[in-house]
Amino acid sequence: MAKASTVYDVAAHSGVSIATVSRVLRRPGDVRASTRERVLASVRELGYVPSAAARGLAASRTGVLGLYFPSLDAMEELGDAEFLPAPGAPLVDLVVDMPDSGVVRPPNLYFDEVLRGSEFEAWRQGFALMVGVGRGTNPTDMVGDIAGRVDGMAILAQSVSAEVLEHVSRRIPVVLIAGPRRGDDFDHVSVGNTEGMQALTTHLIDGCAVTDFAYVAGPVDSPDDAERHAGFVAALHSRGLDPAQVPVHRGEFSRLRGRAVASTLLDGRRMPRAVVCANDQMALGVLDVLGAHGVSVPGDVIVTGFDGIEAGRQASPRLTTVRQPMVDLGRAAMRAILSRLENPDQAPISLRLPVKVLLRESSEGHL
Amino acid sequence: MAKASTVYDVAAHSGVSIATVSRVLRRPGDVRASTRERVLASVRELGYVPSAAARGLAASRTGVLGLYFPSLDAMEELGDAEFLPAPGAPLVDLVVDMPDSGVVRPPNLYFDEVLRGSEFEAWRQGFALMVGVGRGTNPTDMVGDIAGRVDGMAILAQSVSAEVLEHVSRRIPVVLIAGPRRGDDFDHVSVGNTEGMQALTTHLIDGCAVTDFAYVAGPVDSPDDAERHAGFVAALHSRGLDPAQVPVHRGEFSRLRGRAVASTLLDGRRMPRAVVCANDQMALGVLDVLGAHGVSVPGDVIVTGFDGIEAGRQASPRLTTVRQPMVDLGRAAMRAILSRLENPDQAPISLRLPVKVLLRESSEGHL
DNA sequence: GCCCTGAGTGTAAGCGCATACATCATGAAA
DNA sequence: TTTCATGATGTATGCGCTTACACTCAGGGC
Repeated sequence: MAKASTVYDVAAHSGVSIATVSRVLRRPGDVRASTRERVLASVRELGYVPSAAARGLAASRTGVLGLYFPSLDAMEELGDAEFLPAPGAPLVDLVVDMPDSGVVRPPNLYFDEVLRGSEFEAWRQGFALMVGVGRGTNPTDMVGDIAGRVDGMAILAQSVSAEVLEHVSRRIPVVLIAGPRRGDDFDHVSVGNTEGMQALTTHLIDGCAVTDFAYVAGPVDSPDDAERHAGFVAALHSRGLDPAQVPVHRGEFSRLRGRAVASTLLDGRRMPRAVVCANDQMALGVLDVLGAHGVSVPGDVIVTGFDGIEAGRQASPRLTTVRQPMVDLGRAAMRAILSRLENPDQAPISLRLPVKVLLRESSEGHL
Repeated sequence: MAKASTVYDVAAHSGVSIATVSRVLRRPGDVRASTRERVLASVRELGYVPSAAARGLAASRTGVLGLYFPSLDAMEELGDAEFLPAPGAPLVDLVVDMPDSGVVRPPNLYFDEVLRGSEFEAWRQGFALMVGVGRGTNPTDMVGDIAGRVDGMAILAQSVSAEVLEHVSRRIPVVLIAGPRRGDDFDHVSVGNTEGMQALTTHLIDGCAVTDFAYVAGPVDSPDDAERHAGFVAALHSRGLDPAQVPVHRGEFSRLRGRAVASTLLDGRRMPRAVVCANDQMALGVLDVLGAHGVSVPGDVIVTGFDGIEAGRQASPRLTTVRQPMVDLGRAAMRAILSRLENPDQAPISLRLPVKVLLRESSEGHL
C-alpha cells in the first residue's frame, strides 16, 4: 500500500493516456485489443484498483444502494466491553451449560432476512449495498451519512423523523419499508399484515370455533404491530365478536416477553381458548411456558404467531403462523429505489407483498 | 431531487465561501457561531447532504470498511423468479402446512453474526460498512469493486484467490477471517477451532468413555472444517485411539446433510457411541433422524456439534457444542483493519479468539 | 500612532476519474 | 492521388469537496 496507484500511473506505465485506461475498464470494446492487453497488464502489475470515490464524483452516481434500520437487537449493550482475548488467555473454556444459562441475544431474523434480500437484489442489479444500523444517539447523522454515499436508500418506517426523511429525499430516492403510507409521498413496500392476521383470526373463529381470545401485541411504535392488531380486530368484528372483550398484552417482540405473558395468563382466572401473538418470537415464548406447565397445545390452548421464522417450524408443536416474505421485502425495496431512479417522476409506489397463513399443529389438532 | 445541492449552493445561499461551508460541517469550532448558524440554516433549507464521493476523493479516505463473503446460502437459486405480486393477486394464501413441506433455506447464522459484529464495530469506530456477497461468477470483480470503495476490508479466508488478495492489498489493508495463516503476510482473525474440537473430543473420551466415533465433516474447502477435524484427530492421538478407525462422512454444512448421514449410519452394521459433527446444523440433522427412529440421545448415541447456534439450545435434547464467538470475530476483523490503517508497518496480526465448549444433554445424560 | 497577533474567512489547487471533443491514422471510394 | 468516413487515441474539463495558504480586520502592546 505504498501509495495506491491511479489511472495516471497505469497510463504512464503502459504508454497511453488516462482516457484510454478509463476506456479499457469501462468500455473495453472501444479499445484496440493490443492496447487493451497492454493496459490490463499494467493494471495487474501495478495492483491498480479504481477509486470508487473518484468514479462516483465524475459519473455522479455511486453504484451503491443503502439500507437503514434502527437498532433492533441488544447489540449496543455490548458497548465497550473488551472482547479481545488477553494475551496468553486460554483458547478453550469447558462449560457445563445448564438449561437457560447464559444471556441469549435474540437474533433479529427480520433484519437479517430483509438485509439478505436487499443485498441480493442490489447485486443482481449491479449495485453494492451499504448497511446502517441506528443506535440510540441520533439516527439523523447516520441516515445523512449513508445518504451521501448512495444512489438511493431504503429505511425502516418510523425509524427516523419526517424532517430527516424529507431532507434526505431531496438528494436521493427514499423508500420506506414496512410502514403504511400516511400522508407522505414516499415510496413504500410492505406486507399484508392486516390481511394476514385477519385471515388467520377468521380461520380460528370459523374453523376452530374460538370465541375466547387473548392477544399478545408488540411495541406501540411498531408499524407492523399496529396493522396486525387491526387485522385481528377486523376479524372479530366481521364475526360479531367484541374486540373490547379481548385482553391485550403489549410489550416487546421477544421470546422472553412471550414467556412473561404466558405466566401472567396461567396466573389468571381462566385461560383463553386461543392466544394470538403479533410475532413468532413471542408465540414461542408462550409455547415454552405452556409446555413447561403441561398445558396442551392446541388441545387446551391454541397459540399462533406471525412472521414464519424457522424456529417456529422447529417448535413443538409446530407453530401456526403467518409467513411474511422478509427476503422479498428487501428485494422489493431495492427494486423500488431503482424504479424511481429510472423514472423520477412516476407516481409514488405503494407495493404490498402477499403473506401466507401457515396452519400447523399449534392450532390444528388433527395435523 | 431536482438536482442535489452542493457546497456551492449552500455557500451562495448563506453568503459565505465554500470553504466556510465545509468548515461548518467538519470543524464547527473554527467558525464564528453566527456564521455557523446561518450556514446550517441554509443546509436545512436547501436539503443539502454532502457527497461522500467528493469528500472521499478530496480527503483520500472513504470512511467505509468492507466485508466480503462468498455465497454461503442458496440465495442465488432465487434467480430471476418473479417475486413481485401480480397486480390484483390476493394478499393472503391459506395453507395447511404439513411437516417438512416447503423448501427451507437454511439461514446462514455464521454470516449473519459476523456481519452484525462487523457492522457494530465499524459503527463504534465511526465507519460505515459495505457488504458484498460473492455469487458464483467471479469474486474478483466483486472484491475489486468493494476494494475501490473502502478504506480496508475483511474477506472470508479461501473465498478469493491469492492473486486477487495480493492485488487488492496493494491498495487497502486486507484481513482474512477464519483462516489459518499459510505463508502469507495478511492479517488474520480466527477462532480456536482446533483447540475447541480437541477439548470436546477429549472430554468425550475421558468423561464419557467413548472409544467408538463417527465424524461428520464439512466441505473440503472449508478452513474451519479442516481445523476442527485436526483437533478431533489430535484428541484421538493423545488418547491412543486410532483416527483411521473413525469413519468420516464429508459433505456440506447443512441440516439436510446431517439427516442424510444419520440415515446412512442407521443403515449400517452398528452405530458408533458418539457422532461428532463439524457444525451444529449437521448435528441437528443427525438429531432429527435419530429422534425419529427412537434412538436415545445420549443414551444410545452421543451427538455433538460446533458453532453454538441458538437452534442447538432449543433442540431436544439440547446440543453439546463448541460456541465460537462469531459476532466477536466480525468485531475483531474490523479492529484489525483499523489497527493496520493506523500503523501500516506493524507486524502481521494473527488473532485467535477463544471458544467455549458447552456440555449439554446430547452428551451428558445426567444434566 | 504603529506593529504584531490571531481569529475568521476567502482563494485556489488538487483528489482520481469519466467523457465530450479534438486529433490522428487508415483504408476505401472517387 | 485526393477525399472522407471510420476507428483509435489524446486533450482538457469538471464532478463536489478538503485544505494549505493568503488575506482582512480587530485589538493589545509599544
